[in-house]
Amino acid sequence: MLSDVMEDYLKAIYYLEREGDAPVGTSRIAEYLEVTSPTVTSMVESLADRGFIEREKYKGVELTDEGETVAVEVVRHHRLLEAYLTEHLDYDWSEVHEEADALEHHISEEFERRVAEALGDPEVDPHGDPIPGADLTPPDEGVGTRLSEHGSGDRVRVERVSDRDAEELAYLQDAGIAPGIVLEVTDVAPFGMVTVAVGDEEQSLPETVARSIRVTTATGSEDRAVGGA
Amino acid sequence: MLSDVMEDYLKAIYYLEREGDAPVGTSRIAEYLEVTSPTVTSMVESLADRGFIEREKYKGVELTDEGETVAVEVVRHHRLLEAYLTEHLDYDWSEVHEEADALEHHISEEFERRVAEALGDPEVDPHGDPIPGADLTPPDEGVGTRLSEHGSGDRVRVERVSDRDAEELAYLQDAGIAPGIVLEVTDVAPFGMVTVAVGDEEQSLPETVARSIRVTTATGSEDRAVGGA
DNA sequence: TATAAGGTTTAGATTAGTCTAATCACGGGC
DNA sequence: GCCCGTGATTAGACTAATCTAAACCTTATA
Ligand SMILES: [Mn+2]
Ligand SMILES: [Mn+2]
Ligand SMILES: [Mn+2]
Ligand SMILES: [Mn+2]
Repeated sequence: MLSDVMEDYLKAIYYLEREGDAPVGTSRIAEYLEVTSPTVTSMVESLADRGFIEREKYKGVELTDEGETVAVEVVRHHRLLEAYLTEHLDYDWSEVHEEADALEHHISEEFERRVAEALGDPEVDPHGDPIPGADLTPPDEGVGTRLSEHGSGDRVRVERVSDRDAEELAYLQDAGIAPGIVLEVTDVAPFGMVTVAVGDEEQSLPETVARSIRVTTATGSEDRAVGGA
Repeated sequence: MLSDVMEDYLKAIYYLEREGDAPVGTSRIAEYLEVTSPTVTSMVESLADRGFIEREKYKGVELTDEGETVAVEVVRHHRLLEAYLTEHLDYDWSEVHEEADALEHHISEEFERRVAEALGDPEVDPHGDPIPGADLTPPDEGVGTRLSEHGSGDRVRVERVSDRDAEELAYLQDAGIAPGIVLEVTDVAPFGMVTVAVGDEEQSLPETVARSIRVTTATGSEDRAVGGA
């Protein structure tokens, strides 16, 4: 009914609405999807015609409820697939994103249902991203704060990491940083470089990485380097 | 690299080469893929240009070695997926074909490898279709004979059923007919209607169905209604 | 408030895959 | 050996998704 390209545009707009200000402009979509601006202009025209987005020329776009539902459905597919691949096919969390991107548009509702059942209806995927429920209510994507906003002495629990960059994920894995892990910020250097203590080890993270890690304040009862999938 | 549409054409030609005489004509491909003849003509031109098929105008096409390898790869994906869906996601054998058709073009080599491993490198899929090995050597698709070629009194072992028609598969399942099952032909009526004994039951099968079931002569040691996945 | 810079849209072209309508080729029957 | 029917191809058109180059808004700033 809706092409996978269109689904990708809606998913992109869903992310961008939550990462920056609304409305979402042409060039942000273009950069995110690695296409040119005129391509985006013509695509958002169709999506607006079909009622999936609200569009104001020269301003940008916003998902309608219908468009948001489509996006949430694709996101549910994506994150269920990521969870399934790690849980049942022994994938590493740094490898699942690409595979899920390729499959998310091609699985049936039946497949979605069975995968969810095999996983016991999980609430988050391996990166800590919330998995929308079968009713497609948009999940809360804004849990906690960015690690980059914290200062020395803060003890925080990792809630979410970004799933887009396999290299970054491999590095975090190596550093022992994953959802559930508790760590302490020991230093914040110029340009936002954050040093954290993870168990006995210290790790330095560039600002771009620290910004993509979402954390909550750790309660006293949690130990450092405990938890995580 | 190669579009999924092109992969579907190569897979179709692979099947048709094995179902009828070579070379494979335009209209047979058109009927199989449910497109029009001119569409096929233009597509086979591209495939010939790219070296995947040998084409003689007004005669038909044949896969080159390269084209055959692509087809076998897609067939491997398809049948591994069918096996995985039945074994690990509790699908019924009548439901897996469509799902596999949608996914076969979109899984990575890594995914293929892991699914094969999870299954223990099976030799056949739930319908008895041979699963090509990772080396992509074309498997023997011509095992046994068609049930429709047998006469009263023949005791045969079911090797393969067609996976294309979900309704037919549901019927066969109900009738207790599946790969591994041994049955006896009790009657062949006009127009090819075949009656068989399966365990204690008798089942009548129209010629079209009997032709799509491949069987081997049962050895004495096998019991009726034993075996099958 | 005029203008320049950035971002957006328009214009026009391209490729893949599909269709319908019309024409063409080949082999069987007379 | 000619004709005709069946099947194949050609011709021309369409949609979806993309691009480059050029023109166009909007807004911030001088
Ligand atoms: Mn995608
Ligand atoms: Mn994720
Ligand atoms: Mn297919
Ligand atoms: Mn099969």
